[in-house]
Amino acid sequence: MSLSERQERILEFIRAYSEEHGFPPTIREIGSAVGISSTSVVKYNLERLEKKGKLERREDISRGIRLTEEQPTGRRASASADLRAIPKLGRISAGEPIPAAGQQDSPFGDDVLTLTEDLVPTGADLYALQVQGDSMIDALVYDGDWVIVRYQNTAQPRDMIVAWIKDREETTLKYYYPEGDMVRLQPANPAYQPIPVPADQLEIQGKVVAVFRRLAN
Amino acid sequence: MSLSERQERILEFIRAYSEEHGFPPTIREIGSAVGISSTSVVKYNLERLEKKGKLERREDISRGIRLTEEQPTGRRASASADLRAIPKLGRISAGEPIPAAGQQDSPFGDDVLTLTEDLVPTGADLYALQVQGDSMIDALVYDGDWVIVRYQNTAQPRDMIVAWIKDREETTLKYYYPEGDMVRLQPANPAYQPIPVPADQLEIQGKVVAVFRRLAN
DNA sequence: TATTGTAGCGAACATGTGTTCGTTTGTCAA
DNA sequence: TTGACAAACGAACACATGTTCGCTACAATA
Repeated sequence: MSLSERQERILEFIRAYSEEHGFPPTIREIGSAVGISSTSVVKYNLERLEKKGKLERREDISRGIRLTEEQPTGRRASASADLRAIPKLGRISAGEPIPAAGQQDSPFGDDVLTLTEDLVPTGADLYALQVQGDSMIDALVYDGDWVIVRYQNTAQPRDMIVAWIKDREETTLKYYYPEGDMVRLQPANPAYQPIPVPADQLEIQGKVVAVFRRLAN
Repeated sequence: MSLSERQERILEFIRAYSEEHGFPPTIREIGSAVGISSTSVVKYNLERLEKKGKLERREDISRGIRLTEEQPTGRRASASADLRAIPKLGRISAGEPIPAAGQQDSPFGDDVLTLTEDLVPTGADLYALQVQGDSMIDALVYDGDWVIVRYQNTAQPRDMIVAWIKDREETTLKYYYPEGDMVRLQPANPAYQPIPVPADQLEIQGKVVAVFRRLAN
């Protein structure tokens, strides 16, 4: 299943040519670059390469060649990783309310946090907030951290949620402990007191699904 | 010098099509996608776009279109974000030594953690380790977290480092406190004792520059 | 020895695809 | 009103480019 020397060169040429021009080469261009006089031989080799999974072709389409994702090159993540652009919606602790789900269609300004799909729940409606203050320090979240939040209106007990307290008009990051018709918002820092809130004064804005922290250099 | 609505759509289509297929569309494909019946009109608009510096064309070459580098679009994290593929080198706590810098050229398996350039120090030689155990819990790092580490052989006091303890043949994540010809490896959890190590028995493997935690769903 | 499969060649063919050209419509300034 | 120009249309046209086909040359097998 290994490649002949010629096939290696073909692959390499396609790669270089695409890089340089922004579009793939024709069969004839490949031929003359690799030293094949007959277009049919190039086609033959392309078919082999396709079978070996090195590239994909679209029949009858000029320059219809696409290289399959290259792992080996390594380190430089191929520009193709599936990305999620997560809008940065500001800071959290004492804050303005967060726009409702969906509302954040076009977060103007390029303020997005981009993560690969595999790092966050798929298909979810996400946003990012930068943490202010240390009230969640025991939950391993500290001032400056970014929390990735999934929009949802409900939560399970012990979830770390973004809560909007209506009468106080503020948003906060806390653990969620429903207790009858009250909800206890529990900080994760013993230095802070739990906040009891009437259930009807609380609006769950989402649940923290990931945390990212950049340390000083 | 602004673009007509049609031209915007043409650009966007070329971008999307190229992304999807790996090669640019033909004039006719552009036409039918944007609602232009005549190939000459597409050509006309492509010429305009070329004059405005939005793309480059190669005459007489099928699909000879290349989009000019896009700055302004910004926000579009999609294909344009600069990515860093950070090799996952395993777990840390009791572990094998970490291969020396550069040695990790081809991290087999697609085990890389991909982050955008702006989230990590630029140009640095990075790797990722998954934390095992809770000895760094006070440093807001817990079991399961991923730490992004920059290769370096030295460290400043109080840095969170990855240390290889020669005589114990193990790797560990600790705070670094040099004290004369000894080094105190300080866990960030009071439940654990600091580890004193002779300076010559310690090899600094890198410094933690970022932390990523994915919470349970 | 006959057979099969891989590689390669070159000519012919059939589309794929960009370009040219004659026209039309509408706006703006002379 | 007339002329210049941007935008658009559609039909030809002409070359760009992938595919097919008949043939060799070899090596491995049956």
